Amino acid sequence: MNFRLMSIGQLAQKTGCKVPTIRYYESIGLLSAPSRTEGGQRRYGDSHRVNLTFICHARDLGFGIKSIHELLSLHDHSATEDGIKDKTLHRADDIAREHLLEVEHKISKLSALRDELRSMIDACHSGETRSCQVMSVLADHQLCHHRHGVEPQ
Amino acid sequence: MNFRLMSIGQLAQKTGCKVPTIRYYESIGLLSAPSRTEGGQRRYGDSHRVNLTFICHARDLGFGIKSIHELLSLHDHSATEDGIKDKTLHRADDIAREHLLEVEHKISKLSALRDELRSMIDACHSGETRSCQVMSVLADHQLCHHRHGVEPQ
DNA sequence: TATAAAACCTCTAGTAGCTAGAGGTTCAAG
DNA sequence: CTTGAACCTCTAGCTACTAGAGGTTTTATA
Repeated sequence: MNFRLMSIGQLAQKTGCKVPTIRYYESIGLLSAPSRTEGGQRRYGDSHRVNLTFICHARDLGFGIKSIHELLSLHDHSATEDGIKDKTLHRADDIAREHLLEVEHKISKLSALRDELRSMIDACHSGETRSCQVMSVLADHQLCHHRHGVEPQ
Repeated sequence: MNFRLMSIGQLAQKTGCKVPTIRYYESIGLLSAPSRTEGGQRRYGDSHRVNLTFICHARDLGFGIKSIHELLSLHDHSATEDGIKDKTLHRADDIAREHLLEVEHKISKLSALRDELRSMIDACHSGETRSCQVMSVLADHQLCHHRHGVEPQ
């Protein structure tokens, strides 16, 4: 079933990954180099499509290139050696957990930020004083409702 | 009160901004160039401290450099020309609103992601099948519970 | 006043994860 | 056989810094 080889453009279409991005992934060793035509153009088989789909999906879920590297090598090992399948799955699980923690952390930081922005903006339109708080809040950390790092003095 | 000039290290301490970052902000024109000693070292006055505090605070709230550039020029205008204070505040308000939208967008994307990661991880430990879903979900978008861009075909 | 250490200086390159453009070649359809 | 789309490599650019090399200035102490 590997008869039909794909050009890079066709692979891009099938995976939803952009052409320069595919070349980039090859350049950093994330996607293996495909065969070439006599003229030097890339021709991909089905295994490339599967791997690239994996990569794009993981990227879309926010995994970093390093993590994907590791996930891919787990993938390859688990495909070839049955004995270590359990370890593989545990490691994959760990990577996903780490990533989940990062995501949760980002969410909580952004939520605090959102609240702060909202209260800054709300102050522009509430009641008698028509003065906008945005500038003064930014100029003076003391006016903040949340703690977020900047503590001058 | 501008008697005591600060070294870059002292300014860093007072603002919570790192020394190389201060030099970086100067290099991109975000913070104005300070006076120098005969030996060529930077010496900052109080206005620099105020401006840098503003910058650091805005960065910490996630504003981009471009937005801060604009906010700073609004700041300067509003300090010099009273007539345009209203416009200034409106524009500051707009920038904050735009930023709020971005933040809200990021939060909703990350939340979907978090749910997906959680369900992937949960599948590793629930019930009879001890097989971890992490790898197979990544390999096959169809197994996803959420829509997030990658739609192969 | 001499010395030594801490802080400062400039410059270049690196980080993540691509994207854009220049300038040239190959492929596939008609 | 021609044409135009798709391909090729290479370099540079994006955000917002950070790290390091190699050298100079300042400041505190003896």
